[in-house]
Amino acid sequence: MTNDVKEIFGSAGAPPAPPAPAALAAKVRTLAPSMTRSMQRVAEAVADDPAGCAALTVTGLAELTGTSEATVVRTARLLGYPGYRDLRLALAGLAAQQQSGRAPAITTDIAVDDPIADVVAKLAYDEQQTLADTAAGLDTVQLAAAVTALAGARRTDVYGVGASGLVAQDLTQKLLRIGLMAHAHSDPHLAVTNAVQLRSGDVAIAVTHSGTTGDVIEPLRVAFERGATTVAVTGRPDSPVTQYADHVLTTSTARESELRPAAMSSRTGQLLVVDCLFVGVAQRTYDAAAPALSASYEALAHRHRATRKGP
Amino acid sequence: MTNDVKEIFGSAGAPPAPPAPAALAAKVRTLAPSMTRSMQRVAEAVADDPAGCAALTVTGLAELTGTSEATVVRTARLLGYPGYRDLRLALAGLAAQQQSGRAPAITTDIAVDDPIADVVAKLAYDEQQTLADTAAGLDTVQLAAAVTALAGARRTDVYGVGASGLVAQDLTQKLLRIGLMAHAHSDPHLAVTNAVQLRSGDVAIAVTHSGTTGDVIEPLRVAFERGATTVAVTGRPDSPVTQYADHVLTTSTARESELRPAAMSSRTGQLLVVDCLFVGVAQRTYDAAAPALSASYEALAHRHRATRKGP
DNA sequence: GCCCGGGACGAAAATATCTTTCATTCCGTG
DNA sequence: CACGGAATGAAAGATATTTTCGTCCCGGGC
Repeated sequence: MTNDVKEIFGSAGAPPAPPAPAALAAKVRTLAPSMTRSMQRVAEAVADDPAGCAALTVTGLAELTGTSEATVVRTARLLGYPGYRDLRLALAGLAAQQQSGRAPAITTDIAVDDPIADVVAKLAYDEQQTLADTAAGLDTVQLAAAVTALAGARRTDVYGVGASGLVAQDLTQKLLRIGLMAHAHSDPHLAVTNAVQLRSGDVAIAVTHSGTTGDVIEPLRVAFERGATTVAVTGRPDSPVTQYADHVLTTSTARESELRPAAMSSRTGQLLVVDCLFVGVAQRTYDAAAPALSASYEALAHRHRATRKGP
Repeated sequence: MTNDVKEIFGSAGAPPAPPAPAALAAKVRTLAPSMTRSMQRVAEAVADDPAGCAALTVTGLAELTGTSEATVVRTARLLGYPGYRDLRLALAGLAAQQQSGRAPAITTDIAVDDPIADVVAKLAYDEQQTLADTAAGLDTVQLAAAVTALAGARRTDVYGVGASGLVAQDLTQKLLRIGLMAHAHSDPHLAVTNAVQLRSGDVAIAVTHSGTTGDVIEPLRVAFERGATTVAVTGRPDSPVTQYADHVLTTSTARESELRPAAMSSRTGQLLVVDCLFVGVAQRTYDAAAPALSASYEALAHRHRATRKGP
């Protein structure tokens, strides 16, 4: 009795979302926290051995992970594919890329007794990984839309607290340098107070790794309701903050640990996104941005070299 | 020049012919003469557009080539695959390889008319490069010395203005989280005022890319003269700031350009150094740092709402 | 010219695989 | 400790792939 409605796509409400080619590993890590236990097992297996999983049928993968076919399909959906068949295809592609590409590197976690040289190497590797994953997983359509909004904005507010607050400030500093009206708010009260002033044509950006920081969501919600164009920079594309975001820019989440708190790698990804926004806007408004950039550079020149030698 | 180990899949012990990874086009040409007319049409379509064919079901490909499913399967067999399913998988892999093969244009500078996807790729690549260079060039002896000083410091002041000011704040935030007394100063006057209070056993850290920022050098000089242990995080190991630094931590300087100001890549390197300092100190003071870290984490928990998806 | 064998080819049945549904189980909560 | 809701898997349902089998076309022999 099932009247065949074309319901193949759009089950998760992401119509213009193209599947991920090589950004799969990143996507797994990004979405893992919002997955259920069984799904995590599947996702882990998939990220762990793309080639091996690509050779398995849905039943095989279900058995391998000790779950059911349904769970495997659910996981595939969550990762952005219409079904397992397409995930498998992407997996084969990923495997081929890895094969032709380079070998994976050290993935050990940082230990308390690691020599300092190892710490440097591991941190650098992790942050590089975060950059690669974030770049691969970034939705350029969303990014372009955000850039367009920023370039034409009357005024831009950026919200972020804690480590993300610094990212917000970084973006603000950059935008100011090319002549945009931008403010960073880390005080939640002031943020809301200012958000009320926003209207259509303005832009509000929320930076939060977890996507659950109430102090950041609240001003974004206000801005959203006032008609401003809202952007969320978050590591959880399904988190509450995205409810009020016209455009969601997802940062990749690398592994975290006791000695390597979230603030470290999430910040790296967030900053990349911020840089992309900045360069994008600078491109769009080049005629105005270029002179502004050099002007700000020159204005600072006299504060350098002003050092006197010893006493 | 990566020496790749040839991966052979010998799990099932199938002595016949292992599937062809990328040599598919060649195989098609080799076997074409021995094919029947319909099969040739299929093989041609497959060799012509791997990506497109990978998206098709056996029925779709049959229709596209004006043949039947059986013929498609026969062709797949002839090409050395158990069935169409596996051919399709190989096709997806081939497509992915081709895709990734054409992305070496990243080494160029960012141009005003670069599409947004290129901007993302170039920025990510550059920052990765910066990380690698900084990690490679970092003097671990100096780093270890700085860590030791920090771990035993009564109090730590961090100086930085502009973009480096955010890095200074980042370090401060982290150190505070593990129970150290740290302050970031971006106000030059207050920085100097506070520097006067420092004495032997305290630590002062200056963050400046150019190493010539007077506003940052001055407080470091004061701290240096008061007997504090001083550290410089700079991109120029021979710049004025190093005069007053007991330990110099050098960040790598990547290429900069009009659209890519210094603040971007220097910041990335600085943050890596900061992370290394943080982890190093956390290691040294693990017994105190670990509880402090989890305490600060828990204290923030209630500011996050429970996250669950559900449309 | 007509008949016949051999093989290409495709329609449809048979099978494998994927997807959906739905009842059960598990877990957190009041 | 019962309750509600989500997570999960078993099995039904839908698709895709493979196999089967008969038709048709071609070329050669009678």
